[in-house]
Amino acid sequence: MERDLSTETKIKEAAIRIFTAKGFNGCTSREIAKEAGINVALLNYYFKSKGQLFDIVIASVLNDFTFSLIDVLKSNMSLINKARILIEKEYDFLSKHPEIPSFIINELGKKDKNYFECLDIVNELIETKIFQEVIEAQASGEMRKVDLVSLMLLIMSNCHFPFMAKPMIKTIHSLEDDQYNEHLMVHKQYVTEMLINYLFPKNS
Amino acid sequence: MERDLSTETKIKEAAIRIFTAKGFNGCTSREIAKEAGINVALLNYYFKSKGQLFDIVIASVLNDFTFSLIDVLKSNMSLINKARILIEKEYDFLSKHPEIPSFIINELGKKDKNYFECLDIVNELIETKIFQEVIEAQASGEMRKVDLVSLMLLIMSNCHFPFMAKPMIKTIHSLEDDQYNEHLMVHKQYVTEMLINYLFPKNS
DNA sequence: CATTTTGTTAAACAATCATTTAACATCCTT
DNA sequence: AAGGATGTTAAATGATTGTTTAACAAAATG
Repeated sequence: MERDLSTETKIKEAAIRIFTAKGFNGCTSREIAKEAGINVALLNYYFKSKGQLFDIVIASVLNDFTFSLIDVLKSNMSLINKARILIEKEYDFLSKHPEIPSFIINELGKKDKNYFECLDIVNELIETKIFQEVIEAQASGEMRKVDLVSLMLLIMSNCHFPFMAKPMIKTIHSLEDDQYNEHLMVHKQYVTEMLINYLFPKNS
Repeated sequence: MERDLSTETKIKEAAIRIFTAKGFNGCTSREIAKEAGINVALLNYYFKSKGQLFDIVIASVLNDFTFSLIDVLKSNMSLINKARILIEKEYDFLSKHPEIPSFIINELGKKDKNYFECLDIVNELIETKIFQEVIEAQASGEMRKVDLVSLMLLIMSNCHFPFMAKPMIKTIHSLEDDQYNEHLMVHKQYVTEMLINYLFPKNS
């Protein structure tokens, strides 16, 4: 079932796997080369350095990570349903890529480079007009008046943190992987209800 | 105002600063030695290796990080007030040590060692009888029936994530440090109200 | 005061790191 | 098929890593 990937793609995909799992400082060029099944020198042949390869990986991950959201936000559902589906999709996505939240939070915390700057995503987000929609819903009283930073924090906190905390919670509660994943699915329901009730108090 | 600390303490405090800021792989022994104002060899004289020093640091941080909670939990407030004060104290503590959540989540995710095992905290937590209190409150209908894992996740998600996401949110929204800290104080109020309303529906 | 113990240092050590070099192979073009 | 571009490799390079050694200073001990 192995696709016949070009070397460049093989390296990039290996780099995504290794970097997201171990972080920039947690792995070596040789490790990525080995994962990709190639020589170390090839890594610097296609990408000039470990750092440049990392920049490409983090841009790619940031894109994937926000891409599924755009679809939801530019649909013509009501705001409350957008919120519901957004949380649903976010848990779906993170179930498949559970290491991404930690990766983003960590690596963005260390480097001072603005990885969002040259990303299409920001523009796409603006084009969905979600921000205007929120402001209007808040003006009409349908939605609670919380600023954009807090709105973002509320949703991300309750979606991302449970995946980031997996190793810790598993240790504390002596849980297996499957058990924790079941907890996650239950938790998603709690989070959805809590956030919807809080953000749209009329509908509770 | 510089205290006359013993060399061992100086090294440990330097190690806490460096390790929590950059992680185990993100720094070098020499860097910690320099921060402590001593020679590299002294580091291995007092602590056998970088790894052992790290183990001591992480145990120390885990203790500090849960210690302030114990006080709240063993007080004789009502459960709802315990929740309120817990969130308040957590934001206070994290305002002073904003790098701790990321540090714990990260390093516990990499190592498979169980750092909680040999900690007094777990026993102290049990002694507060908070778990029985929760079960009773859930039985009486005062508190919503969510399992302990989700209860922990709900509180930690909304307290810790906002501090972990600081670099990211600052970048996205082009905020200065002070501005973000103001957001955090507002966010604390949102989080408190949301969690209390959700966990204690009768009181909303 | 002599000597052992403890604290501290500069220097050396071996391993490993990211990156480069130079040689070789494969392919495409004509 | 010849020759140049592209892909790939093993090996070298020099810097940096964690850790150790050996020498020295200070303090404690008798």
